[in-house]
Amino acid sequence: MTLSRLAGTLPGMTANEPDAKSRYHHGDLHESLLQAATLIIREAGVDGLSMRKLADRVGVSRTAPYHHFRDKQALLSELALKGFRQYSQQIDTLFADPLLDGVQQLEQFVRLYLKFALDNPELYNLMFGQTLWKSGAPSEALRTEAHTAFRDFVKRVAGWQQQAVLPAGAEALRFAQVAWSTLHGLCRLVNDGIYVEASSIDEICATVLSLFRQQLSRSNA
Amino acid sequence: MTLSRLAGTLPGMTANEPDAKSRYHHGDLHESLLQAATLIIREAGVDGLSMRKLADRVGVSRTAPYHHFRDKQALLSELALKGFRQYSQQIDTLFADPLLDGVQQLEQFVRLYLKFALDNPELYNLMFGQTLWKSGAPSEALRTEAHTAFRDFVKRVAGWQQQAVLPAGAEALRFAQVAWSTLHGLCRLVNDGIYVEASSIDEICATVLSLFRQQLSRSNA
DNA sequence: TTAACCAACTAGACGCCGTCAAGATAGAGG
DNA sequence: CCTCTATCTTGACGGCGTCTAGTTGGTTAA
Repeated sequence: MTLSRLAGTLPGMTANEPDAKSRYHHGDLHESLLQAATLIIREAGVDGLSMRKLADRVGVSRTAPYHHFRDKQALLSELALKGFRQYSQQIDTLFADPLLDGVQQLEQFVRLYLKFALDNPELYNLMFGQTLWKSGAPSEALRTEAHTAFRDFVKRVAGWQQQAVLPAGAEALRFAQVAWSTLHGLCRLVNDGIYVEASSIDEICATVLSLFRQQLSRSNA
Repeated sequence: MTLSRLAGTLPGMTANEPDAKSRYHHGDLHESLLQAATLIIREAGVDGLSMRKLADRVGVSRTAPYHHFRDKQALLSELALKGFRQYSQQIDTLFADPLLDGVQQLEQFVRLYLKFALDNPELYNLMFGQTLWKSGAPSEALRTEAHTAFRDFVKRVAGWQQQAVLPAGAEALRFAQVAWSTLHGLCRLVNDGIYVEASSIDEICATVLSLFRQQLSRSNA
C-alpha cells in the first residue's frame, strides 16, 4: 500500500529531514527538484532535462513537480535565478579584495566571467539564452536580478574609466554594452562548440584586455 | 493519370506550383521542404518547426521528408548551409565595391553583419547556435562553409591591419576571434531578447568601431 | 477527539513530437 | 511487357509537457 518514497533523495545538505520511510509528502520537494535539475543539466544539458525524468529521479510522480512550479519554464527560471545569485556572489568576492588595483580588477573580472561561463556552460546558457528570455517570459525576479548584475557592471566600467584603466572616450553604458557583448560572444562561441580550442583562451583573453584598454598599437614600427 | 512531375523539374528553381491534382510523386520535395522550412522558421522560429508540420505544409505524409533528409538535424544543417552561402554572398558583394576605402569597408562590414543577423534572427541562430554545433554533428559541408567564412574574415582583418585601419598590435587571428566575439555577442544579446532596445544599436555600432580602431581616448581632458 | 480542510501527491489522458518498419505506387530501364 | 527502385504512405513506439480528477494525510478548529 505504501509507496516508499525512495529514501535516497540526495545524500547531502537537503533541508528536509531524513525522514525514515514512506512519506507521502516529500520533505522539501521544491528544493529537491532544483537540486536534481541542476545535476541533470550538468550531466545532460538543458535539453536533456525533462519534467518526467526529473520527477522520476526525485522519486515522485510525473505531475508532482507542477505543485511547486507552474511549468517547466518556471523551474528553469528559478535555476537561472540561482545562477545569477551565484555569479553575483563570485563577482562581489572578487571586488571585495582590497589588494587589487583597478587594472588587476579588470583582468580578474574578465577571467572570472569566462571561467564562470566555461565551468557552468549549461547554466550560463540558461541564464543568458533564448530559452528563458525570448518570447518566453522570464520571471520578474530573474529579470530584476539580471538587470542588477548588468547595472553593477556599468558602474564598474565607470569606475575603471575614472581610474584611467579603461578609455573615457565612450559613455560607460555604451562601453559596458560592447564589452559585455565581447565576453558573452566569446563564451557562447566556446560553449556552443564553434570555437573548440579551449587552449587558446588565455591568449584570447589577453587580447580582449588589450583591446578594452586600447593598448594595441596602431603602427607596427 | 500520371502526372507530369518532369514538367516541374526541368524549369529549374521554380517552386512547386500548386499544380493540378493529386500527384503521388512530388516534383522536387527536397527543395520544397527547404523552402517551406525557411518560411516556418521565419514565422515561428526554429522551435516552431516540426517535421510533421513541415510535411503537412508541403502536403505530404509525415515520414516523406525522411526520404530526403536523414533526420531533422540534417534538414537544419542544410538550411544553415544555405544561410552561410547567403551571408558570404552579401559580404562578397560588399567587398567588391571599388569605391570603398578600408575604413568604409570595416564600417560597412560591421553594419552588414549586424543587419544580416538582426534581419534573419532565426537563421542566424541556426548558423551559429548550439542546435547544430554542440554535440549534434554539423554536416561536413556546413563545417567547411563556416570555417571558410571565418578564415576570410581573418584575411580581411590582416588587410585592415596593413592599411592601419585596425591596430597591428595583435595577431590577425586573435584580433579576428575577439572582434567576431563582439559582433556575435551583440547579435545574440539582441536576438535572444536580452537587449531589447534596438534603437541604440547604431550608437553601439559606432562604439564597437571606435573600440576596434582603438580610437577611444584614454584621458578625458 | 474528531471532523473538516487543504496542500501535497497520484493516475489517467490528450495532443504533440521524432522516427522506425512495412507496405503501396508509379516512373524508368531492360 | 515486366521488373526495379526511388518515392511516398499508413501504422506504431516511446517520449514529451501539462490538464483533469481523484487520493492522502498533516493541520486546525469545534
